[in-house]
Amino acid sequence: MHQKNLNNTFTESKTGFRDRVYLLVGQIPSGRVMSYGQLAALCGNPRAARIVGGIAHHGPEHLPWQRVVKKGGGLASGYYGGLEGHKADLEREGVIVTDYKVVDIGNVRWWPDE
DNA sequence: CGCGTGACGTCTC
DNA sequence: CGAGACGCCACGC
Repeated sequence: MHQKNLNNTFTESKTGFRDRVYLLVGQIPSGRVMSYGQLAALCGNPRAARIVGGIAHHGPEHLPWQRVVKKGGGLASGYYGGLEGHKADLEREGVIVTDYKVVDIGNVRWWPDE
Protein backbone atom coordinates (compact mmCIF):
# COMPACT_ATOMS: atom_id res chain seq x y z
CA MET A 1 0.00 0.00 0.00
CA HIS A 2 0.91 3.61 0.06
CA GLN A 3 1.37 3.81 3.76
CA LYS A 4 4.37 1.57 4.32
CA ASN A 5 6.08 1.90 7.64
CA LEU A 6 7.60 5.21 6.80
CA ASN A 7 10.27 5.33 9.43
CA ASN A 8 8.26 2.83 11.39
CA THR A 9 10.08 2.87 14.70
CA PHE A 10 6.61 3.57 15.93
CA THR A 11 7.12 0.63 18.22
CA GLU A 12 6.17 2.04 21.55
CA SER A 13 8.74 -0.06 23.31
CA LYS A 14 11.64 1.61 21.60
CA THR A 15 10.55 5.17 21.03
CA GLY A 16 8.93 4.91 24.42
CA PHE A 17 12.22 5.67 26.11
CA ARG A 18 12.40 9.22 24.85
CA ASP A 19 8.68 9.77 25.19
CA ARG A 20 8.69 8.46 28.73
CA VAL A 21 11.43 10.90 29.62
CA TYR A 22 9.30 13.76 28.35
CA LEU A 23 6.29 12.54 30.30
CA LEU A 24 8.20 12.01 33.52
CA VAL A 25 9.96 15.35 33.36
CA GLY A 26 6.62 17.00 32.78
CA GLN A 27 5.24 15.29 35.86
CA ILE A 28 7.95 16.57 38.20
CA PRO A 29 6.23 18.99 40.60
CA SER A 30 7.69 22.38 41.37
CA GLY A 31 10.25 22.40 44.14
CA ARG A 32 11.20 18.79 43.41
CA VAL A 33 13.98 17.28 41.29
CA MET A 34 14.87 13.99 39.64
CA SER A 35 18.23 12.58 38.60
CA TYR A 36 19.12 11.51 35.08
CA GLY A 37 19.75 7.96 36.24
CA GLN A 38 16.46 7.97 38.06
CA LEU A 39 14.57 9.01 34.95
CA ALA A 40 16.49 6.46 32.90
CA ALA A 41 15.64 3.71 35.38
CA LEU A 42 11.95 4.60 35.29
CA CYS A 43 12.15 4.53 31.49
CA GLY A 44 13.51 1.00 31.63
CA ASN A 45 17.29 1.49 31.55
CA PRO A 46 19.10 2.63 34.70
CA ARG A 47 22.29 2.80 32.64
CA ALA A 48 20.88 5.17 30.05
CA ALA A 49 21.39 8.25 32.18
CA ARG A 50 23.57 9.79 29.48
CA ILE A 51 20.81 9.28 26.98
CA VAL A 52 18.45 11.26 29.18
CA GLY A 53 21.01 14.04 29.20
CA GLY A 54 21.22 14.03 25.44
CA ILE A 55 17.44 14.05 25.18
CA ALA A 56 17.28 16.91 27.66
CA HIS A 57 19.74 18.92 25.60
CA HIS A 58 17.70 18.46 22.46
CA GLY A 59 14.29 18.10 24.12
CA PRO A 60 11.41 20.61 24.14
CA GLU A 61 12.09 23.82 26.05
CA HIS A 62 8.65 23.94 27.59
CA LEU A 63 9.55 21.06 29.88
CA PRO A 64 11.04 21.76 33.35
CA TRP A 65 14.50 20.41 32.63
CA GLN A 66 15.75 22.56 35.49
CA ARG A 67 14.22 19.94 37.79
CA VAL A 68 16.56 17.33 36.34
CA VAL A 69 19.90 17.09 38.12
CA LYS A 70 22.72 14.61 38.61
CA LYS A 71 22.32 11.80 41.08
CA GLY A 72 24.36 13.60 43.71
CA GLY A 73 22.33 16.76 43.21
CA GLY A 74 24.92 18.39 40.95
CA LEU A 75 23.58 20.80 38.34
CA ALA A 76 24.03 20.37 34.59
CA SER A 77 26.69 22.51 32.95
CA GLY A 78 24.97 22.14 29.59
CA TYR A 79 21.78 23.75 30.82
CA TYR A 80 20.58 26.78 28.89
CA GLY A 81 22.14 29.64 30.84
CA GLY A 82 24.81 27.40 32.35
CA LEU A 83 25.16 26.46 35.99
CA GLU A 84 24.14 29.94 37.02
CA GLY A 85 20.87 29.78 35.09
CA HIS A 86 20.14 26.30 36.35
CA LYS A 87 20.81 27.31 39.93
CA ALA A 88 18.65 30.42 39.58
CA ASP A 89 15.69 28.46 38.20
CA LEU A 90 15.86 25.86 40.97
CA GLU A 91 16.11 28.44 43.72
CA ARG A 92 13.18 30.20 42.15
CA GLU A 93 11.12 27.10 42.86
CA GLY A 94 12.32 26.96 46.44
CA VAL A 95 15.09 24.41 45.96
CA ILE A 96 18.14 25.26 48.04
CA VAL A 97 21.30 25.13 45.95
CA THR A 98 24.83 25.52 47.26
CA ASP A 99 27.96 25.48 45.14
CA TYR A 100 25.87 24.36 42.16
CA LYS A 101 24.59 21.36 44.10
CA VAL A 102 21.11 20.70 45.47
CA VAL A 103 21.13 20.69 49.27
CA ASP A 104 19.41 17.76 50.95
CA ILE A 105 18.82 16.10 47.60
CA GLY A 106 17.31 13.12 49.39
CA ASN A 107 14.51 15.34 50.62
CA VAL A 108 13.71 17.17 47.40
CA ARG A 109 14.06 14.15 45.11
CA TRP A 110 10.70 13.22 43.66
CA TRP A 111 9.27 9.86 42.66
CA PRO A 112 6.17 9.24 40.54
CA ASP A 113 4.77 7.09 43.33
CA GLU A 114 3.85 10.17 45.29
C1' DC B 1 23.17 -0.39 8.91
C1' DG B 2 27.71 1.01 11.52
C1' DC B 3 30.23 4.76 14.08
C1' DG B 4 30.67 8.61 17.07
C1' DT B 5 28.62 10.91 20.72
C1' DG B 6 27.22 12.95 25.30
C1' DA B 7 22.70 18.05 30.30
C1' DC B 8 25.66 10.57 33.35
C1' DG B 9 27.39 7.15 36.73
C1' DT B 10 30.80 4.57 39.15
C1' DC B 11 35.52 3.22 40.18
C1' DT B 12 40.36 4.36 41.12
C1' DC B 13 44.22 7.22 42.56
C1' DC C 1 37.56 15.18 49.53
C1' DG C 2 38.72 16.32 44.29
C1' DA C 3 40.01 15.16 39.63
C1' DG C 4 40.63 11.81 35.95
C1' DA C 5 39.42 7.60 33.16
C1' DC C 6 36.27 4.05 31.64
C1' DG C 7 31.81 2.18 30.67
C1' DC C 8 27.26 2.41 29.28
C1' DC C 9 23.47 2.95 25.76
C1' DA C 10 19.87 5.44 22.92
C1' DC C 11 20.08 8.78 19.12
C1' DG C 12 21.55 11.08 14.72
C1' DC C 13 24.03 10.95 10.42
